[in-house]
Amino acid sequence: MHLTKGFEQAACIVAMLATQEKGIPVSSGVINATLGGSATYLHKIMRKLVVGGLINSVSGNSGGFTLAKEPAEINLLEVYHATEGPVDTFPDNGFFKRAFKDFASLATEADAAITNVFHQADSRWAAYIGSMTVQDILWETFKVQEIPLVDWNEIVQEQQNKN
Amino acid sequence: MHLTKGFEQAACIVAMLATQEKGIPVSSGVINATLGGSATYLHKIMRKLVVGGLINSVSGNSGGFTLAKEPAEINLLEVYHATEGPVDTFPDNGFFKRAFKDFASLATEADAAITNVFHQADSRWAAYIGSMTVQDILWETFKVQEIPLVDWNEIVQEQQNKN
DNA sequence: GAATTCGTACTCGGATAGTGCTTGTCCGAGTCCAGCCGG
DNA sequence: CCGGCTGGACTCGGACAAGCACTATCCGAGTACGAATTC
Repeated sequence: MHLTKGFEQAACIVAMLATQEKGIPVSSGVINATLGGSATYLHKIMRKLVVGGLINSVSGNSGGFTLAKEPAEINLLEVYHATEGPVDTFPDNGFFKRAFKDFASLATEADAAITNVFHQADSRWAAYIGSMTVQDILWETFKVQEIPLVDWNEIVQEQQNKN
Repeated sequence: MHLTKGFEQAACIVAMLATQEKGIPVSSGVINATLGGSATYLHKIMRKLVVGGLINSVSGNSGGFTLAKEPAEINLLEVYHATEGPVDTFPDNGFFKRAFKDFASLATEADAAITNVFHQADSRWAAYIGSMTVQDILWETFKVQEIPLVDWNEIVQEQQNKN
């Protein structure tokens, strides 16, 4: 039971955009240079985040992506939903229904029992993830209330000038 | 983030063995006839459960598998561990470390922050799963304290005689 | 000053690896049972 | 008649390899926007 690599990238992207100076979009090229990996796969992730309402895209020259909401208003569950869909760990293939179908006709009850357990467990998982905002993560990282802002475009540019 | 099909089968197998009359092993052939699916894949699952100490195997004629512990002493987390390994949803591919490596050298802190969040969420998920025993599931199913026992071997035999 | 061209950046679709789950096949090892054999 | 041996039948155990689904990656064409160019 692993989250996808794409989710980790998505979370990282949101964290980057949260430390980006207000009003300046970060291009996907800059994000790709920072994170590494596939540029085109990154585009798919960005698209999901846009559709999910977490980030905005700006077309045209010196365009890119900006955070759609305040870091305090974005939690990790939203990132999860945007990239991976609903939280549903138990794949009901109907094994219980099939096994207990001739057992006092309790197939439905058995299936409901196990399904409910995992539904409850998922709720607890999702609730915790949902209580953690991007701001919380950054506070934990920087140890200060004031999150420092930078322009990632410049950082990448400086990097590339060195080489 | 889905559990594997194999896990659902494993849980179902344990439930079957928990309703099996004491002392009589259930053969893998009978289990396969009840659950359907691949017989060979079933063997692998059974093996994992044996290695995990959840069930015992009996060789020889009229052999099979029996529950190694009381239903009240087997929880779903054990089934999970036996079939899927440790609970670890967040795949740390080091994107955070890479992204924040030139950001006030807080790469480790950022990585630890996000990793910790998911570790906490996983703990809550695992704790709930771990608090649910096979007995609880069966109580929920049968609505009675006394779990009815049957001999699955006979049930399958009767089924096959019909056809 | 208005239309055209051009470059940058996002958008979309499909094609191609890579990984892990699922399934199938084969042979070996352990156990039980029935029947044979010798006493 | 009785005990032990022996072969067959049944079961689990483990090593391979093939199929499949999903993730991840790559490639190319299309669209929108702003800026420079041109008339």
